[in-house]
Amino acid sequence: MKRILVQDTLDKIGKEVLLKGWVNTRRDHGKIVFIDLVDRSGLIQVVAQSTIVPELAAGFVVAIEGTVRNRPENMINPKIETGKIELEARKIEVIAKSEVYPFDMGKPDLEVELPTLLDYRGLTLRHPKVHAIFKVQEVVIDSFRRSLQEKGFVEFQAPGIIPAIPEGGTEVFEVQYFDHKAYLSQSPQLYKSLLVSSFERVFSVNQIYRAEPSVTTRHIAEATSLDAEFGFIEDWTEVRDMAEYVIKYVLRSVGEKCVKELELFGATLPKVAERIPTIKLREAQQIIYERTGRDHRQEKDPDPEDEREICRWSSEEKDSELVFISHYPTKTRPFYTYPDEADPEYNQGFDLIGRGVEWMTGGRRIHDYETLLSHAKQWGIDPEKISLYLQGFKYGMPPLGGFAFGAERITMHILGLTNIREASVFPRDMERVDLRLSTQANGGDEDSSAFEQLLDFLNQAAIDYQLFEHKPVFTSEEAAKVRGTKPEQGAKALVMYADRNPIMVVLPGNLKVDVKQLKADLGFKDIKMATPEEVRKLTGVEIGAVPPFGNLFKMSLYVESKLSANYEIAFNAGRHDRSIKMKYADFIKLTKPQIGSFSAQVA
RNA sequence: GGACCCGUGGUGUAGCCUGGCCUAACACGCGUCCCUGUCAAGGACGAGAUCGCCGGUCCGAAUCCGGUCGGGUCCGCCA
Repeated sequence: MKRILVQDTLDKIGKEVLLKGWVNTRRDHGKIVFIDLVDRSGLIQVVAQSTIVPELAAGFVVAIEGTVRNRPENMINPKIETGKIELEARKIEVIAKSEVYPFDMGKPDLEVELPTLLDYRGLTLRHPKVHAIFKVQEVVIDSFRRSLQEKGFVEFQAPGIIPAIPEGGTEVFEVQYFDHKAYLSQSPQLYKSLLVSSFERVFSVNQIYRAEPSVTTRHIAEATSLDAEFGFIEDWTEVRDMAEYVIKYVLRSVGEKCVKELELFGATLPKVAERIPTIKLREAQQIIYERTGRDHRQEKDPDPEDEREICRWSSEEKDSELVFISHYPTKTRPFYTYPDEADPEYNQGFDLIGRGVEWMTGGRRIHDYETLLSHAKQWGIDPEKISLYLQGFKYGMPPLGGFAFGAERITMHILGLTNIREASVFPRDMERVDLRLSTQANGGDEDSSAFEQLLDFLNQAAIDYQLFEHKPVFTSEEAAKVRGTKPEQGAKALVMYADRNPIMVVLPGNLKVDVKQLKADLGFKDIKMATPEEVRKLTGVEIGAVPPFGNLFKMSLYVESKLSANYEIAFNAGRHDRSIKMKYADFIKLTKPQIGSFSAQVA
């Protein structure tokens, strides 16, 4: 039988079907068992006699064959889409088991804190509410595309690596690019403008990177930028109107396609007036002054409280939760922004503010080559560094402008999320790239810390050991000399990659590893020595000073059987100038290594 | 970079201010048993935390103080 989706069971009443999906919850009534089965299309209740139900719990992947039945009148559940029917199971097969979930997934709300939400991203994404966030995001991005395609815009793929920082201010990530420095793109701005000279109207959906050393609820280091740019405009209001068309299109699409998702969050789309109001920055500041007495009339930029206040004003006076602010001081915006003819102190750039924060930024750009060149110089930018960009202008550029939305921000503010990280499937910020960086092994002055870690570990285990201070040593022989031990007593710790996983191999100081034997003995296909850099990264310790405690660095530990010939062993304690001597038996007891035979005489 | 707040079983929280009835509470989850109509199932019983870590004050610390590590919020920054 062919698998069908939960949503397609609705018109299969009385028919035999095969469903596959995850067990969401299981309600056991003794002889009868209810299982809520979910797949990508929805949730359905399965009823089964307990005799045919295998061991099952939330998270299990199952295939269930049975008959779709109408539920008795009094057992209809209006809360779920398939509430009028259920699947009477005939056969339940477990496709994959699941560990017990670390938190409750069966509840309408996922009650976890942000770090837990992100640490278990693979799991939390299964929750309907979390799911809904990314459904909305998909519609945001898709409708952005459609809105522009309808206006004759061409999509292009913006590069992620850029040669130079074209503008000061924003912090960018530097990357090692072969023998040169390059940067991760913080905006496709220059590329999209350049493309106007060949395609007239372009847009892109791409990742942008910002190395701002800040942790806020509305910034992430990697974001999805929705960019558009087009030529042959008469003035900047045409750019604004296009942006207005796009955002209205996007909001309308979300309203139509995400009814359920919005409902889950109790979210409503922002009110938008027939025409989104537009005010100049100075006007906005005047309004704020009159409403609150806060005098920011000379500020170059609205602060977060100003943005919230102007949204309140717009909401109350103009019946619009979205508002454009235009005409920022020319000097505070990038070199390519078009100064206003009437008052060149201010420019034809604008932001779209919604629900108290910036949703979009855009403006008209300078298209005249000579003007652009002189602006670049005034802004302290070397024209050489933006020669590719200038090229488009040198050979004929129509008047142009454009704008950019942040997909995560829009998602966040439509749904009323409090932290933008919730609106990014895999958010990157200063402290996190999938996992908290602080929990990862890292470089730095780890010499002492690996040393201290080791001592802590030994002290906690409450075993006897001797600590030696000595001049720095770098070879097993030297070490044996300064410690007054025999070379074979030295426990030499080598870091290797076995089938790409770091492992630690320990053997007597006078012997070397026989890689062939090691492979054969431990059943690895591929073994190679870690480079000194890799060792430092993995252990925080220089080669030669690595203590034979693989467990401290979360590596599997393999010990050469010949080491057991020593009553006591000695090794460097994470520093070249510190050694530890301890009983072999204690070492084995503490580290519980795998023991094997893989040494060879030093030639 | 600045200010403030938080760290208690697997998860989410109470307790802290006003130290001792804390042998640490509650909800969910988990385990065993009961249950043929539940749908956030229900019932009975049970396991699970030396209260982030280190130090100090005190007869006595989850509770007060200092340090440290981790987390969060607001502000700055965000061309």
